[in-house]
Amino acid sequence: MPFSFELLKTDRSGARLGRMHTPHGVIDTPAFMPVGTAGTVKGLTQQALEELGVQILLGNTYHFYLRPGHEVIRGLGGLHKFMAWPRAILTDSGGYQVFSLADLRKVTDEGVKFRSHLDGSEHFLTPESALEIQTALGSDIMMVLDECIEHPASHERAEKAAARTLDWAKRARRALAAKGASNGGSQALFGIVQGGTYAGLRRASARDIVALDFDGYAVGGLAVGEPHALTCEMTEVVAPLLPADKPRYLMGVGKPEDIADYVMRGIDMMDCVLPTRSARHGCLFTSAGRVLIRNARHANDPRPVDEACSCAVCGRYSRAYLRHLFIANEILGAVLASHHNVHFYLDLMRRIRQSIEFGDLVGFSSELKSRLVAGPC
RNA sequence: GGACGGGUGGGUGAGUGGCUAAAACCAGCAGACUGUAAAUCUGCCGCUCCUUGCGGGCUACGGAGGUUCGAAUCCUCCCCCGUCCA
Repeated sequence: MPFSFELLKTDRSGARLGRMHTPHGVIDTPAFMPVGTAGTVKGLTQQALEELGVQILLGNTYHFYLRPGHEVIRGLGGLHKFMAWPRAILTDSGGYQVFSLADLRKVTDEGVKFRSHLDGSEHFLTPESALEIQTALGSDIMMVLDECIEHPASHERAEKAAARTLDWAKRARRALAAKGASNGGSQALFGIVQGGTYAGLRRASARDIVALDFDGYAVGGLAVGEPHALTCEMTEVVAPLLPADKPRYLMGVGKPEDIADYVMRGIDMMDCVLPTRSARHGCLFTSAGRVLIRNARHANDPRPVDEACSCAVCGRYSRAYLRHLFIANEILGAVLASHHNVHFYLDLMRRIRQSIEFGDLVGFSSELKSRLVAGPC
């Protein structure tokens, strides 16, 4: 079954309710994709992810290429089979590593030369090879290689990165066309809009990328340190220029209290390491704000992390026990916290979708924000 | 009884005349985290005062004296602990 997107409803705020179809299942949008960079959402088993209702995971081209190697994964029947994940997978292209591994890479018009963070060896990633790797992995959604830049960045730098991203998108498009039949069209390919925090560049980038006709469109290069208002502003500039009948993916966001803001600007998909990384660091998201579980105030607290939460962790364990696990540096602490946080995000998305359906996302969002910023609990 | 070795801030432990309120690590307290080089990183961690500053005062390296402009560091005595010998 080829990739497709159904737009079910757009509410007054601009929020969209939709459904994405992939060879590995349906994804209700707006959707949150937990990040499983190296073939695992850290701390959670695939079984747990399925039970939590995760419909799509994110994996990373660069990381799989380095380890275990995309040919190894191809040989084992593709990424889904390799990591025993029957549902959908989106693979990021390595564009984010251009940003996060800035000290270990050199960007040229041709591609990105990386020095492996694992063993120092040199590797060259191009739009073509990024696509080839993702083809080998067999992900449901592939991302074109892009140049994600830091914030703040000059207009000149942002312009150059956007131009390069456009050129790379064209090359990726061509490479996919050349593959044509061998791919069978079962893997979708998304283009990525860049342009830093410059509205003009963003608009131009959006038009150029849309002209290449991708299966979906991502807004990249945001949430790299700029204020939330600016992230919103850029999203607001770009989203209306993207075709309504294609999914829109805001890459790398966001904080729980910010997600509805993106949805109201027409975003259908998001991914973020925040729920899992914060969990491992002892920061738990709750309906009343963040809980830093290592804090001494929880030492004798028999209550669950979030009394309003329906997850398995809150149904069973106390704050005191969770704190103990973290203080004692026990792995289970990270596991339970990750479970809770991913549940929190998925539950949040369910509520957001429900609110769109009922037409009261604005009210839901403002109520949510006031609760989440209420302070520590 | 004798011979060595040793007693440092909550713990381990560096420091052998001034740059030492005393390294480092641990523990403790707080914070950060946004397409994951992150089970990571950052700050605080004797008491006290204020004009909160590379600020002032006080207390501190087993105890008591002493030498010195200045001592955790040198000397004397004492008290503990460890190992070995009687």
